[in-house]
Amino acid sequence: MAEVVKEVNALSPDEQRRLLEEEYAWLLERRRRRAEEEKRLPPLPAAERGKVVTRFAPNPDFVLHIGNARAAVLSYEYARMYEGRMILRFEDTDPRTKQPMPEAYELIREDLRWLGIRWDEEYVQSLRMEVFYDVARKLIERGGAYVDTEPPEKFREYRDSGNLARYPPRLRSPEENLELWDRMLEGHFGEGEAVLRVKTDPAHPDPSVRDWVACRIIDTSKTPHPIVGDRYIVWPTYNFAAAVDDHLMGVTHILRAREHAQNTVKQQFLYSHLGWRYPVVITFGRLKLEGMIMSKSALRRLAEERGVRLDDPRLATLRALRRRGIDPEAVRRLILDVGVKQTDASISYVNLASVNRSIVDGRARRVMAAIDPVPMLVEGLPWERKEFEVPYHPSVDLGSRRLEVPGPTATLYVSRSDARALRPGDVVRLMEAFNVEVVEVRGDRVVARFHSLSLEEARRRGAPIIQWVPASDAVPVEVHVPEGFELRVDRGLAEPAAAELKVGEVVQLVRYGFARVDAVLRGEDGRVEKLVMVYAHD
RNA sequence: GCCGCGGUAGUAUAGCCCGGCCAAGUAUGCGGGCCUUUCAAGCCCGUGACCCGGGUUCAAAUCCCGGCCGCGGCACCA
Repeated sequence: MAEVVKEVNALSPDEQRRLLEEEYAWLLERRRRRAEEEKRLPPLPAAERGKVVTRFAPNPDFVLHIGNARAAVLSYEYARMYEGRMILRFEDTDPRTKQPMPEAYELIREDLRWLGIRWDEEYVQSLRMEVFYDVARKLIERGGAYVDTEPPEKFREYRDSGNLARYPPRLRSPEENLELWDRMLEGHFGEGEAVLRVKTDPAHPDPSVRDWVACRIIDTSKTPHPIVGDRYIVWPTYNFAAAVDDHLMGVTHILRAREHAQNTVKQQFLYSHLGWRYPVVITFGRLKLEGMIMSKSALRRLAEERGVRLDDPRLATLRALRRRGIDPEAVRRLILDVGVKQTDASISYVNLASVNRSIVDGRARRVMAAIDPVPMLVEGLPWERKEFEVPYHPSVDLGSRRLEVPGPTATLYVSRSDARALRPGDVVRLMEAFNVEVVEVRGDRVVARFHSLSLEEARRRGAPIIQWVPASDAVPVEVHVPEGFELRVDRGLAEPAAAELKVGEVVQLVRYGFARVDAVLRGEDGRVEKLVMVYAHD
């Protein structure tokens, strides 16, 4: 075996490829087949082409993070796979404990568009209150719900002692309940004084399922809703609103995270009262980025109390990933790769980086920068002035730029980490340009002498190849590198062509890593004074 | 505590429903090599896993039972 490996390794890549194609085509074929299979999501149960309706139903209390994106991407991909429709529905029926964030509606739309998700219909639940009231009334008429005017402790007492079937409010007639319901709507009750409960199995093994609350009173004069203000005081709970809307909107398949699994059970009671058919539910686990804060409330606290921006690159929000130079396609691929298992998935950033690299590599221009720059004085250059034309990418045609080096002496900059490794007598190649021999290394300064021009010469001597920056027109650059919850800032000088970079572009700083241009700061004369970048990955 | 859902290499995932083709596939990571004006990409080789214990069976990652561990729910939150 080892010999065979040696033999194959001795061949050039072209020869290897040819051999593979000619003699072992079946191997390639098998590999191709597998690669195709892996991209696909498992089929959706009971799905008919053209009839699938999915929904993504976020609470607009914060922007989306990668965990939320899982539900969004899966809902969208399945709808697309079956040529169906996807609905975006804002679930903002709690103006008290989960106060919606007024900007979040639009920020979430932005996040979704960034992910490449297009929805066919959009609803805001706080604008559909009358719809919920109508269904509630119908439910009461059918004897499927009752108004409970007892204090919560009383209810719990009956529920937990197995006497729920004999709970007095539960025994009320639909007529009585309708009357109480109207009183609720009219404002006769204050917060906590009355709720509407759905009748379930009073002996259900899960106590939380027993006669769950469909509507409660929220005093919106104290906590107004950002969209409808204090117009309503009776508010549907999540379970009621979501269940009603899923039916009314014709949702056929619900893709929901595991924390909602119990809710399916609750909602089914409502459906059976109303004679509705419950959609197919697919439950999946949580998706988190290793070592990153994923809890919405914790993120929100950071934003509100510590003034952390919603797109701070240390966060796991979608806009933070975008700012780091992560392509939406990478997020999508990762989510599809993780699939719909019920187990939680904890993805490492390295993994996301790898997917992103494969997307971004072919279109990221290569730019040289000296991080923590150290001047290198080069003497004995056999020219007055010389230009090197350097392509922006080693194998893809992304254009090129010129680098100018004066003579017979010139000052350049190299990275400190490279300078530190230099010893007098070493020959080193300045990438894409020429070779120098180190004369002396003294503290913050390297003196070198022109050695030769050709790459072959550098190869022959096993000279290291390092990136460099001409001293004139070098562009100061600052790279923000998230490290856990810290943010390291690397400072350096980039080659003059970096002044042409546009905000949002992802480039590869040669031998350093991929980074996204976050800001281009200009002086009064329009010259670029500084480039701020955010580090993506190596 | 009660209810529910899970446990395949460091991570993620395929296989489990319909037991044998699985001495377990893939991606990423890690180690080595080739290639290459980048420590990027590409190519080759290697590394590494069926939670534990019983049972059923000619045969179990796959079925059954028990245990352990993890996660979720137990709100007038979503």
